[in-house]
Amino acid sequence: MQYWLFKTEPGSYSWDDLLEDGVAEWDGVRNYTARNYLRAQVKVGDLVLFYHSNANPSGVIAVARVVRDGYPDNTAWELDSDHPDPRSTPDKPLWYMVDIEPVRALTEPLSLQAIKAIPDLADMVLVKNARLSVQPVTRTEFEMIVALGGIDI
DNA sequence: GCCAACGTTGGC
DNA sequence: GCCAACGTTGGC
Repeated sequence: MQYWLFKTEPGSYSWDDLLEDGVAEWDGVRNYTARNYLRAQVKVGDLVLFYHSNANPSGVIAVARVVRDGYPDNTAWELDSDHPDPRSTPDKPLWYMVDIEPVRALTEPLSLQAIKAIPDLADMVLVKNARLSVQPVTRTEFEMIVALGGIDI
């Protein structure tokens, strides 16, 4: 069992959207580091901190669960999609995605500001590399954030 | 909207 | 392979 943090701008795909959809294809990731995680390391059953970026405030707002291992992101070769990349083809896919489902919202969303104020969370990738949109989280970090968020998983 | 930090591209 | 120029992300 591994733990991750996925970022999304609520204006493009929010936690409410995931609740409505039930399952989401986490498509559109166009960064090689994030792609490598999605392709090989993010696995069914892993738990995901659901993070809203470019929000008021930005922060972790919920927990989701991976329900499908990495597979090619078909939106890359659909040229009318939101994230086309003609370098990626069905024969040689360049980008990957996983599927996730909602688990539970935090009763107390944990803002980035709050996270940065907690010394034990200072080593989070979120704090050290603000831009990575799929990132590993340690079990300790995950459990701390979930507890601060007021829920039991 | 600004801008710092990070990623990517492409000339050499 | 280096690195300058450009593009993107995301906090504020």
